[in-house]
Amino acid sequence: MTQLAGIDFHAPSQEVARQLIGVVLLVDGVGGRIVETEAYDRDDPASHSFSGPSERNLAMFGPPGHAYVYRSYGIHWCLNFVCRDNGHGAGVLIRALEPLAGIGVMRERRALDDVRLLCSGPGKLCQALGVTRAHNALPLDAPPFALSPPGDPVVVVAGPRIGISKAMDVPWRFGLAGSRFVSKPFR
DNA sequence: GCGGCGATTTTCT
DNA sequence: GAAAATCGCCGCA
Repeated sequence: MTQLAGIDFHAPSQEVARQLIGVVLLVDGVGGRIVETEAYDRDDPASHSFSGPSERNLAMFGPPGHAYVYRSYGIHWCLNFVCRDNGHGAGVLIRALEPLAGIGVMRERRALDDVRLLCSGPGKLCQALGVTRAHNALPLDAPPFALSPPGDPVVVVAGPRIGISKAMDVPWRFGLAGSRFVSKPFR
């Protein structure tokens, strides 16, 4: 698989991260429009793949267009899309989306009413969509995943990544311009 | 509206 | 044994 929702997952992670903004992501019919992503690459000290393959990050070195799910701070799950050529070890972290489908289900899972806060962060997003370790290494072109291209033209903004302690100078965080559903505003 | 801190578990040194 | 691609609660302004 190379093309999905108009995106070439063999491209560098920064490019894929930019292209993913505006794409609609559904997991078992629940999801919405991706409004925030971050790129991680093999030659990137902040990336899980920086030190080579391991038990946790193995999916990052698998085929592009698949999911990489890991446990964050022992509490949350975080969802990545694997990209670049097979074996390169690059991925895109899905950080936030604008809820469109299955909002009632998301509210139940998050025990929260405010639509704006349902998916405004990588951990929140996985809780709302029901993403867990069970989704690790699954292909994105088959159920429970579903991707569809943006309906409208998209304006993308970029900035430094969030929550890391290395390579904080590279602007590899991407967002939908003006979106109120991002985890933190862009400036 | 902001900044500080604890929770919890996997991973790597 | 420390650190981690986070979150939500608390105190204070």
